[in-house]
Amino acid sequence: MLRISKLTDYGLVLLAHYAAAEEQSEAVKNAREMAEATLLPYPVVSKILKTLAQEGLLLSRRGSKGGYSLGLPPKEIRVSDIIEALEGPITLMACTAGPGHCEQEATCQIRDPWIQINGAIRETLERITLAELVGNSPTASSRPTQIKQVAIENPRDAH
Amino acid sequence: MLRISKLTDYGLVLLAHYAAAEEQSEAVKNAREMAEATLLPYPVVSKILKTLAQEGLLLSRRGSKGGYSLGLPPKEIRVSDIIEALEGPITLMACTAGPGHCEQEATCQIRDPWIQINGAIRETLERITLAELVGNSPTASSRPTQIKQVAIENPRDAH
DNA sequence: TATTTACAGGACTAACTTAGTCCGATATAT
DNA sequence: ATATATCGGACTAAGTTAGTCCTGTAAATA
Repeated sequence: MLRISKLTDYGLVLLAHYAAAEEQSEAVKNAREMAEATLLPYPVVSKILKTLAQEGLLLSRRGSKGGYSLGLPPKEIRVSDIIEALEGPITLMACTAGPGHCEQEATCQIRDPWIQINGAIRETLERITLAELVGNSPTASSRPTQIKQVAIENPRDAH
Repeated sequence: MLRISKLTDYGLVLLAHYAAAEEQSEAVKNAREMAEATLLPYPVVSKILKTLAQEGLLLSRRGSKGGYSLGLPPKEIRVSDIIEALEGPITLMACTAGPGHCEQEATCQIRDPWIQINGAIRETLERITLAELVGNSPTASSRPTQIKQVAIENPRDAH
């Protein structure tokens, strides 16, 4: 089904809430508040926010009145960053993550084009930011965001 | 990690072999031959080929001297068709597969853009065919295949 | 300084999905 | 007839993911 994990999905939703909160100068929200806002279980929210903070997408503040806030402006957080933070490198098959992942590496006929497909998908996810996701990018449309189609071209013709 | 399943990966490799075999007018190959050629276990190969035949990507022929051959010319088999045949609709999250998959559907802030991202990825996979995968498309380069980058645009500016 | 609040960092369990096997039935060529 | 292959499905084992829980540490407040 070519899917991202539920945790990653939740992470996207949580970050979208932080982006919205930031606009209203209520930048710091703790895990409990976020759990209430999203109707997700607190332990799950807490776990995800911890990871996002580790990866620098959120800033954390301990102690009373603590919580999390966005680590970067929404325009500088790409969807690819979020996915990578929560589930590692974006790669459709193990072999494209690097050498040594596949016994067929030596004889595989389709590895090169596969790496290209992979790259095209990664680029698609790099090109949309959290700001666009919540519909507040000055460069992108209000909504729905329109993503241009992808072309496969001969390198000789490219750019 | 945003990955496709191993079975789908195998399916791609198997179809690539069929595409190569077709060029040499050895169109029909049975599951045992394919297992040997790919070094994959026979039962696994058999299972995958059955599914691909069900979905019309392969033609099957029973009995002695039977086997499988491509159901369509390699140029008409898209990578997206292969993935969909083996693991269902291409969709990063359940909610984009249709209504009723997510309890947050009513309140979700990011569903629309997400559907667009999804579409962009699907299009990327629709645009590359089996012929290009094995490096024999007349329209695509020899190798490596180059896939143009994706742009997110305002619908007003589009097309 | 004591207390409360909230994140940090793990270990852990249960549920689910995927990979892989196996078997009896059916169709085809010789 | 017999041998060869696919068909269709059930089944098992392995791996992954989702979700919980607990102990420690940092910060604010009174």
